[in-house]
Amino acid sequence: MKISEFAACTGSSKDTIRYYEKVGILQPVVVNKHREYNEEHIELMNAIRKLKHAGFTLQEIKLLFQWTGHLEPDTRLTEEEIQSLEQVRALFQQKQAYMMQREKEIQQIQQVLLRADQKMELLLEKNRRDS
Amino acid sequence: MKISEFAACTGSSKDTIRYYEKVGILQPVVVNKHREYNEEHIELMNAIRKLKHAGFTLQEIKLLFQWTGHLEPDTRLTEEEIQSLEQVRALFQQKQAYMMQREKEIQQIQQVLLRADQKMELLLEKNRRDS
DNA sequence: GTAAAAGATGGAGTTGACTCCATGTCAATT
DNA sequence: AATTGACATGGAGTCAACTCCATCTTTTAC
Repeated sequence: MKISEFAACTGSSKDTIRYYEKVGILQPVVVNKHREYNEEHIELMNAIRKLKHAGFTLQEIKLLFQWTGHLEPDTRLTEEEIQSLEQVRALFQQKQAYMMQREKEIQQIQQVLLRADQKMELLLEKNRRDS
Repeated sequence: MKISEFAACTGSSKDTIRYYEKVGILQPVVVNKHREYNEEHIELMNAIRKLKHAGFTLQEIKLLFQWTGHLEPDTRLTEEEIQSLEQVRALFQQKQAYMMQREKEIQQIQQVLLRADQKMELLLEKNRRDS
């Protein structure tokens, strides 16, 4: 499918899609100077959305895709790549801890919002009754 | 305490603190043209941090604080205020749904990260052994 | 084959959330 | 009283992640 359909079916804008390409996290197939997208790209977009929601930057998403995409388990790495990979691992372990923290926070906030909502509901009820 | 101490003990910068004041979510007591902060302000900063992590914008945080702060349960509301309050409630209900979605996503991503980590670990192991 | 719609490109503009800087004011220390 | 360090203010700058625009090329419908 072409970019307009892809935008419609992923709920993003054409500009965003081209921007993701520029950043390097979404490479379409190019046919006659026109971008083509398929099911896999839709999956990628879903993954990107989730990762963004979880607090990943586009650069971090790029890293993740680079190191987990098409990398065979018996790849021979240079010393530099090993260094880089170790850094990436550390980063993601940090992210894991961060997300666990976040899960807890979300639960706390849901409590707060619930109470706020009850308070507002009560207030509205009263004011509606009085009028 | 003054702004520097407050910054140190909340782990934020003086500029950020002044910025939050400008946005309207953190009002210090002003003594002799100098800002003063106390325990309550620390609590507020913690709440702000959590809300931000959960995806709230500063404007949304402001709304939440406005409607749940110092609002007595028997306040008499104008028609306008009722309108506004209803909108705020709707917003927060949306946010609730959003956060629940996010909780699920975080769990999915943790799976992905775990697998990615295992893959990277294996690769590193192999390359370390081979050298 | 031609006009209109869709797509591509490069670059400027926007938004939210800061961050930095210059200059001026207040406070604490000597 | 004077100096030094902390604080205040207004405005400019930054960064990520878009978003918009003008202009150009390709595709599609007639």
